[in-house]
Amino acid sequence: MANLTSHIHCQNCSMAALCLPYQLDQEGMNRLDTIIQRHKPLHKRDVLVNAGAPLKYLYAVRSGSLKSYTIDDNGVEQIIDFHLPGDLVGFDALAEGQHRSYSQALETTMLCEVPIVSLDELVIEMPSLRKQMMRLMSSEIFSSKQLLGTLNNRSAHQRLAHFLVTLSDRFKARGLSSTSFRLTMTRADIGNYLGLSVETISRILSALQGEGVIDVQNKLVNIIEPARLRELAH
Amino acid sequence: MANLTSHIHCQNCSMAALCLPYQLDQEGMNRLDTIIQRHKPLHKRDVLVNAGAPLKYLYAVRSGSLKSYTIDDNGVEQIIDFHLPGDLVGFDALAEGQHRSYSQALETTMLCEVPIVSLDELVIEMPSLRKQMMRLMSSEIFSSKQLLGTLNNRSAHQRLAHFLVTLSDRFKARGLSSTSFRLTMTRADIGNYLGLSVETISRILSALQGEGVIDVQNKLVNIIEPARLRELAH
DNA sequence: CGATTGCTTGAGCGAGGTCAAGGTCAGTGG
DNA sequence: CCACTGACCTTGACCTCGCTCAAGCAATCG
Repeated sequence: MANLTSHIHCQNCSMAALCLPYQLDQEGMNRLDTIIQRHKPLHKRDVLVNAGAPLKYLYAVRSGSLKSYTIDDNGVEQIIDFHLPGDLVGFDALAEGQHRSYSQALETTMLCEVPIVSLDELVIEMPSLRKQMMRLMSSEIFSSKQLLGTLNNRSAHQRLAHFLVTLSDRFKARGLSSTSFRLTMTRADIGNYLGLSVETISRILSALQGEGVIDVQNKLVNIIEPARLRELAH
Repeated sequence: MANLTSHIHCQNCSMAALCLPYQLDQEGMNRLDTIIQRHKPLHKRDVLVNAGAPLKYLYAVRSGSLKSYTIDDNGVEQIIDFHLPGDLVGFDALAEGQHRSYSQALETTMLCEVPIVSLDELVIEMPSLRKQMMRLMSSEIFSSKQLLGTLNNRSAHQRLAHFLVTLSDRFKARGLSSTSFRLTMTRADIGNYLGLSVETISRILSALQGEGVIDVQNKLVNIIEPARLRELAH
């Protein structure tokens, strides 16, 4: 039994509302808790899952962050997602029963590990858990399609502004500051994700700082004019 | 009871393997059949679902095709998907219980209509149906994230080549010709989807024809050198 | 404390967007 | 059946945004 310390229980987890336990009653949470295991902490650059590996667990991010990426035919990394606390990692693996992307920690990261077989059983008996699974997957479908459209037809400035706004919103949903946060990914990661070069990312961050919209100190971002930034994202 | 004519049964549907009935036994298919209704045929430009409308049905495309799109803050249409026979429309609505995008027929289109409430009930009792739902959603998550990455870092030529290859593969999976098909969407639709201008789409199609890779006559596409086209997509 | 990785800034260039004009096709009504 | 109309497509000319190449600086890590 891995759940010996209190801080690993869903009840006490500040991410519960974004994660699997959403709208579960006390008993439901307890049942979920019994199958959830703690994963050993990842260090920066540790790889959580490899593409092609059989799907054994779904992972929930407790703290820290990860990037998911594929390696294309030319051996080039292609980042498809950044995961923050409360996010689940592994949905893309459900179809084939094996992971289709790599997931790597961007910093020290704590995870909950949910065995797929146990989850499958629980899902049968708990309609609200099933509903939340569907909800999370459906959201992911919409947001990635939305993003696709959004990025496709937008300038570099708009893309980066959009990226920052989205991050800001996600931090807010997690009870963290929406105006002041750390970029745990590198400029190259952002560029890769947004389809822009490192140089462009750097230049635009400088430009946004010059305009007084944000303040950037290395990894630290301060959004000075959130409304203005949101406008720039359109 | 809408299932009076034989051709609307899942058993006889050539798209069954791509659709909800996949890996269902005889009894499972029968049960699914009892809840599935036939939707009246859509004509070109008919709108099937509006963004914001409550989710009542999941739709399966029997024949024809649709595009799904959102309208952004500037009132601009942003195409996020094209649906071919066997595809399901409405997954993005499961999260919120209401549709998040518009879906419009690109040509005369026949649909099966699956009431969500009945589907929910069936899913509880039929593990393989649940599995297939998850599989379809998971695939959609992966493919849209994959596409995001793919398009982002690729040239206009590569994007369009990729688009044609993907269409070709999808037609093949549906038992149709992978080398000769009709583009039911306009050049503007393709451009919107790929983040390119109409002019660029037109120019590149002409260029590909000039190189002898494909032959284009209006909406009709003939892929002359599939391998070469696939190379160009990388 | 050096070495490596990550970030910034500048200069030049090319892919793809915009604007413009003309051509083609499908649907409609006479 | 044909003429008309509006939507759709193609091609050309020009210009701009963002990429590439290059060089130097800053931060992090062993």
